[in-house]
Amino acid sequence: LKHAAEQESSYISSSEIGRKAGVPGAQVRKDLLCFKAKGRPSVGFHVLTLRKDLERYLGLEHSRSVALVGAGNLGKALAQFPGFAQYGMKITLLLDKDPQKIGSVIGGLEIKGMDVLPLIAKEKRLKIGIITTPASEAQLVAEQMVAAGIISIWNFTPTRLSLPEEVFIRYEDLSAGLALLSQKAAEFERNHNHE
Amino acid sequence: LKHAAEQESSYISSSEIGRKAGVPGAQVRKDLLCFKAKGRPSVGFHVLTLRKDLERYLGLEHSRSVALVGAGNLGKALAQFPGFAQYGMKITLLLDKDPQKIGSVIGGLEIKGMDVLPLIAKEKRLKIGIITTPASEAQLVAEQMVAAGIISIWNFTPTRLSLPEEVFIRYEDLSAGLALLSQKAAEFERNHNHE
DNA sequence: TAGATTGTTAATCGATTAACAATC
DNA sequence: TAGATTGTTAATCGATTAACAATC
Repeated sequence: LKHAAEQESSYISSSEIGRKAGVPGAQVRKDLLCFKAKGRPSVGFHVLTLRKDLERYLGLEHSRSVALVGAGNLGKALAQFPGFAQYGMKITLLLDKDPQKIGSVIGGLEIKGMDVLPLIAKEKRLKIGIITTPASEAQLVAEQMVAAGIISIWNFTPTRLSLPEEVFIRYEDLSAGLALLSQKAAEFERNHNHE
Repeated sequence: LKHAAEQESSYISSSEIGRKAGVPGAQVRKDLLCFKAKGRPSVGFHVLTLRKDLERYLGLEHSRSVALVGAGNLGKALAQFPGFAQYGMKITLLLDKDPQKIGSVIGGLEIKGMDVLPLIAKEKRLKIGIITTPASEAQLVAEQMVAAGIISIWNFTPTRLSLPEEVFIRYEDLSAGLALLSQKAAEFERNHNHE
């Protein structure tokens, strides 16, 4: 969005944004209302101002440290996901329960044991945690995160977490994705054979 | 769900399932309606039957081959994701545009160029595709997949795809996850400093 | 018969979209 | 003034939840 907008003109309309993002203009305007972005009727939104406001709203002004628990394949891949840098995030704490993994280094970061979570999370004021453990560990890990001051959790496990409601949870259930993909493919084949 | 259910008893109620999955019983019953699962009032659902029906519905009876395009970090990690095996899926085609990557082997699978997609996809009757390319490539890759007979796409890119409506698309937008996580953390800090 | 749980309809909720007066 | 686009309200839609007669 920024990319495209910046070069062309200093103002952009909500429907223009919408077209590029694949949503109707009304939705864009509603979303921008979240942080009270002001547009000028018949002109649009000032691109640079909008971008600044959006960055402030998303908290992208200063870099943010993140704790990741569960240094399996998925955990390792995420640790290297370039999106983090884009959003000013950096995984600074990489934890695992498995004593075999503790001590080894991934992407310049040493895997530590769960016991250091409370200390380091508070010291670095970590607010964001990522869970890539087996499903059975997720609830416990989440509770430990919350106890350590984390208030925003990205859960890659199929486990539904029960946590205080002020904690934000984003579920990223890859298994659900697989199930759906498989179901749609199966459905397609059923329809195809019946004809 | 299966795990817990199988051992205990031969019947299970919708609210029992719901409790374990973290959703109300009514929702479970409604979901089970998708494949016309029959329960017995005052008894519940026959566990083994339910499981069989669910497996058939999800298309888990026989193994399914999958094509993955974009052999970056995320692609590599996904290729090793244990969930695939659980859902009877196997990535059998690993493609990338980058000539540098073509030929190298990941998890016993050779990275091939995009040109082989039509041939192999049709030969193996691939129905499921995964896109882990840069966002700018996604639309093109998706179109090539559809042309090659794929009808179910898992898109890890933030790009909204425009494809024939019979094609199923599941978006797994990790950037959106990051943005949300960051926004919630920023919001929390704003609230905290204002008090 | 009494108790439990289904299958399904109606009510609720939130999110998306349409529409349009206000205004640049 | 005429044309364009906002900000916001109302309509629509789909998904979730509540409720309850039917039934084992």
